[in-house]
Amino acid sequence: MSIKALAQQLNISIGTVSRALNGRADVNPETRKRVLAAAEAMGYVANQSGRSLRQGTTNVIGFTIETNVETKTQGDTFFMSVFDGVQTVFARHKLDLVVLPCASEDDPFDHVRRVVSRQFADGLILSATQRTDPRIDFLIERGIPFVTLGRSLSGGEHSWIDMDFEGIAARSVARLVAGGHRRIALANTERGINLSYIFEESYRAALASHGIAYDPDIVIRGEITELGGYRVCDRLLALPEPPTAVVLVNENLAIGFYRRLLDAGLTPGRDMAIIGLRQSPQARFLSPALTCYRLSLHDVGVELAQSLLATMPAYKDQYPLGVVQKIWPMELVPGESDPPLGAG
Amino acid sequence: MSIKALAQQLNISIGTVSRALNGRADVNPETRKRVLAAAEAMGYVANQSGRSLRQGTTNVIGFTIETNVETKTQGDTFFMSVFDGVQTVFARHKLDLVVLPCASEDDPFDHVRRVVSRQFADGLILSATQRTDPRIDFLIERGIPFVTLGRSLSGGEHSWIDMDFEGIAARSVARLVAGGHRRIALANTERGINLSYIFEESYRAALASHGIAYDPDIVIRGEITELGGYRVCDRLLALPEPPTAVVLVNENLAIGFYRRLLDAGLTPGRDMAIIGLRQSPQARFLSPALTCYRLSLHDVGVELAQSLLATMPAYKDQYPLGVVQKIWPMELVPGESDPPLGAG
DNA sequence: GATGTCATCGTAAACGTTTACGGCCTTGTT
DNA sequence: AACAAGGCCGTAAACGTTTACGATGACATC
Repeated sequence: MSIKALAQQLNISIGTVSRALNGRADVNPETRKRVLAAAEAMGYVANQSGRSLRQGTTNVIGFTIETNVETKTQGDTFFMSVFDGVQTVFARHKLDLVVLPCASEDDPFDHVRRVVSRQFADGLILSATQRTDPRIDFLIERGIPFVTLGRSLSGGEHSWIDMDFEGIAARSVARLVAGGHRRIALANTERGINLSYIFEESYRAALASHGIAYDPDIVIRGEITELGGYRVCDRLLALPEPPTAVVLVNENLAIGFYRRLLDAGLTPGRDMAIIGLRQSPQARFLSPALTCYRLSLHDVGVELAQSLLATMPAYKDQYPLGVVQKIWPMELVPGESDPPLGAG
Repeated sequence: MSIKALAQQLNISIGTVSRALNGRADVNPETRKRVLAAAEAMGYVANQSGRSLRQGTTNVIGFTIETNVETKTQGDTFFMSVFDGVQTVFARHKLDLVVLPCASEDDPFDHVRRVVSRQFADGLILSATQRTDPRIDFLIERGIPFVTLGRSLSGGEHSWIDMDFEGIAARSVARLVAGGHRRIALANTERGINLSYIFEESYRAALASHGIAYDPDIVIRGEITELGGYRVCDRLLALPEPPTAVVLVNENLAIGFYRRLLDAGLTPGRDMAIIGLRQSPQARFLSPALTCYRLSLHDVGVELAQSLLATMPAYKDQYPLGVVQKIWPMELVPGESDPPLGAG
């Protein structure tokens, strides 16, 4: 079903058919109606390769994720919510979102380089942002429009959206200190991912602001999975002087963490105060209820999409946002997992 | 960086350059080496649009998912694991996997139709298969190679891979009956998705084979989320004669189900025997340990990819599998959530 | 030396679009 | 009546590939 067949059917030149379909001004309204009707009837849709080749544009936005389940930064439900928000924006512009999973055996940098050189997409959304991320420098050098989900030291002035990790660290520590806790552990993610540094620095700053000394023994980095949470708790309990409270960089950790406490005959909250990160379906039914923070991932997706469009020449007049660097605010959801020391 | 620029650089015709890059036989080994070196040096990669236009092939495989987090979630790492398996196969053939999320506002059929008409991919993997699924008929009619994750009544002879839901239903019921249970509930997913029918029919057949009457009051369909599990338990407990055991169509249900029991002062396992579906990281730390079934999602992904290649003309000689219709075997992982009636 | 074979390479068409350009016809203006 | 303006449309080039076809030259065979 090429445009040629459609044109022959209508006895019109393919040039006119193309103009009619693309809403150009110099075509008789009558003719346009005929063309649109015939296209609809014959189920004609412009071939994307032909169009891309001619205009150098694909009408596709790529969203990279990493599928390494062991070291994953976020899971299916996190990203699906974000995708959903992203699509509500792109749908209005006839842009298609495609997710580009980077396999666990694959290198994220090579992955992006392949995506770019094959000219898959007009713009890119990057996740799992590293502290120094060669993908960012590469995209800037190539002039590819992009936004990252998560900050980075690389690249200087590019758009990103991130969660308010420093706010969370500060508020969590303050809340625990207010509850009488002085020995507050940190369950962090592995180095590499930038949030690991941000979260830990904010935690240290918060401790310092309350006059509490930093103790590296109770800062533990590992996989942010349920099993990872179990292991973190394991290590903390094995210390000569275990902490009385812990701040988690990810709520999935809480699931294993709770279990490890219970296995030791301890009660989450009473015997160890816990503050998680994001309110999520998985952590929702923990008991005692996990104190954590809420945000709308759908809205994050919307903002990601808009920020990306703001960097694309064809859309920046519709989205005059400039460079967006936004720390997403998160709302405290108090639970019963972090009572004052000695309570209960 | 077009092939023309590369050819000029080398003082060779673009035809020869193309043949050299594509490993054709009729090119001097010496020349080929020069071309490959120059391509590497200049960072040349063939433009995908040009190539697709010429050969009518995209070297892309699409994997459709639905992003409605409210009504259905597989485990939090379900799709990531599958993607990872799929990629290990496609990487060997220089095929790129792209995930095509269908937004919650969008219709899955329209979504597939758009994907096809824009000629995004050479082949498709479908998930969330409906009992009668118009997408399947459409793809067959258009002659697009595809595989589905999940069976369907539509389409007749196409390739699919599915989990062994009838085996699980049968074994779960048998196991519970052996434990003395006679009033066994079913927590099922909503109608539409084919597995809802398969699981329920198998459950009914299993009951019948043990001489147990079917009671529609204890078959509950709803969202397969943590919250959905809570609600299912809520309804079961409100019955005049609650069941003594329940079989879950999805392990996420178990998380809310446990919580509802505990909120009622009941003990999962002792007061209500529970058998979940798949062993997953989220359900791993439930206590008592959830009896469930294990499979390798990575391997499912591998098989999906191979089955798809087997239907694609360009690869079917390398994967002479014919039409694959495979019910994936799952291994019982006994827990403590389904003790014999009256035990404990 | 004529002929055939083979390796290697260049030429040009084709894929399906979009769009700059020019041409025709109608309409309006003087 | 002559001319200008503008609406509408056809023509053809261009995007970056791949590939069928033919050309060239080297070499061997008789």
